[in-house]
Amino acid sequence: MLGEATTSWQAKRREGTRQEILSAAWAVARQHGLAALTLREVAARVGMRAPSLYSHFDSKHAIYDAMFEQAWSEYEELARESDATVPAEPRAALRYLAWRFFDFSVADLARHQLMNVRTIPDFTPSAGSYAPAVRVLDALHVRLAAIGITDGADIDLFVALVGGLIDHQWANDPGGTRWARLIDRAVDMYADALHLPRSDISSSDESATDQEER
Amino acid sequence: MLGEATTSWQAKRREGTRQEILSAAWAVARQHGLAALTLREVAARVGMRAPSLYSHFDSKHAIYDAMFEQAWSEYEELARESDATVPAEPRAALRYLAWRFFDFSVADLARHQLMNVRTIPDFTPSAGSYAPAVRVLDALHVRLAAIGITDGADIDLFVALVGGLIDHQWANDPGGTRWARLIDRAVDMYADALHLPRSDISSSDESATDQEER
DNA sequence: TAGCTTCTCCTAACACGATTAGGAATCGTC
DNA sequence: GACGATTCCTAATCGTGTTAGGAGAAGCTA
Repeated sequence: MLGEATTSWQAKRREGTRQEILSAAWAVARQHGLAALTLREVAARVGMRAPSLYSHFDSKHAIYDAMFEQAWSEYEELARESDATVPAEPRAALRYLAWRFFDFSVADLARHQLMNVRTIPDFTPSAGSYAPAVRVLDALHVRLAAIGITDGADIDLFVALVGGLIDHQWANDPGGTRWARLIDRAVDMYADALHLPRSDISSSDESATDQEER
Repeated sequence: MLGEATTSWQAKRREGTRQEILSAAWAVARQHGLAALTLREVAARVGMRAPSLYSHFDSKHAIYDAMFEQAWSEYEELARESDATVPAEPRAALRYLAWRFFDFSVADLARHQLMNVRTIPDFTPSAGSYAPAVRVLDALHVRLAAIGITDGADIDLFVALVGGLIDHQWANDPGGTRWARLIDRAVDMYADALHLPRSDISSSDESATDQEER
């Protein structure tokens, strides 16, 4: 009955196979599509049969749930890492934030669908899995506040703007750059609307830090 | 072997049950969600068993396909009807177009998902069903051209902007107005970026034609 | 009217999903 | 060395979309 009966290395091993399963699930999702993921295939990739997965996850949705959390944690990590690199100048910062999320979202369809599109019928992330997503959004609030953007409506508009570009990039030109090209313009448009100070010095400063040849 | 063996009233009756099936499908989709639609339930609503639907549709996807076409045709019709009401002044016209599509999309989740979100695994609309959507987009091009917006990138930006607002309205505040409130601002922001002439007369002209109390 | 074809519906059945029940092997711990 | 938990298995259930094959009605042709 006691939960602590398992030794620590047992727990570690258990966690290991859990990760193996998740990793297999990601592979399947990327290959066949997020919604086409089947327990049989995931199980096969880790050398199991489908029912055995239930020793590690309560249900298929629980797997999606864990993937959801992983995806947002992944972005949270990336954001944290690159946080020091965010330019100080407001407009450059906005561009940076927009590009960061855009690139991340556009790099992996399955991940993007899981994070931002309700692709899976009936699936709603649990509160726990939602936590990283909330933290990311909180961090964005802080970032934007540093620029002077604190109004909720302004933030919503920024989010919708970038999100719209991502969705349309995936929907209408997957793998291309048709909507990516619009990001800088979109951000400037937004910055103008918010009367952010213009950086008159030059248009090619640190904003081009980790954006290659677009 | 000849297809014309059926009389015209037979064809009419056949078309009738086809519509009945589609109408039942919409009802199920609206009630249980688009993806949760099952052939058994649709069939039950029209007094049939699931396999009998195959006399009228090749597959479940064919039903989705017909629904997709209906949805876009519906919007096309609405757009055509209200076309005469589109204000002449550029900014008012943009607001009008944005609101028109926003309201339509926000009125019906299942319809919106089918039209604009890839919710159904493996489902891709056929070329035929896509036609109304293409016509709608063409009509938008014409409309925008009348305002002086002809650059493809500009159009893409407008579409992404409005689409982003709709998606976020559904995702984060379904039934609310949190993102709806942003539309006018978003459109103005866009119009400013395109250097559209400002309507200095007053801010409450015909743009409020069929928008009630928002 | 008889015979035929065609159309539309049916019941059975299949394949393949997720999931549950129940058992065998493994492996620490007493 | 026996116990108990853990982790895997096979077998079976249930709900999907879909196919096979047949029954009955209704039209057209003689």
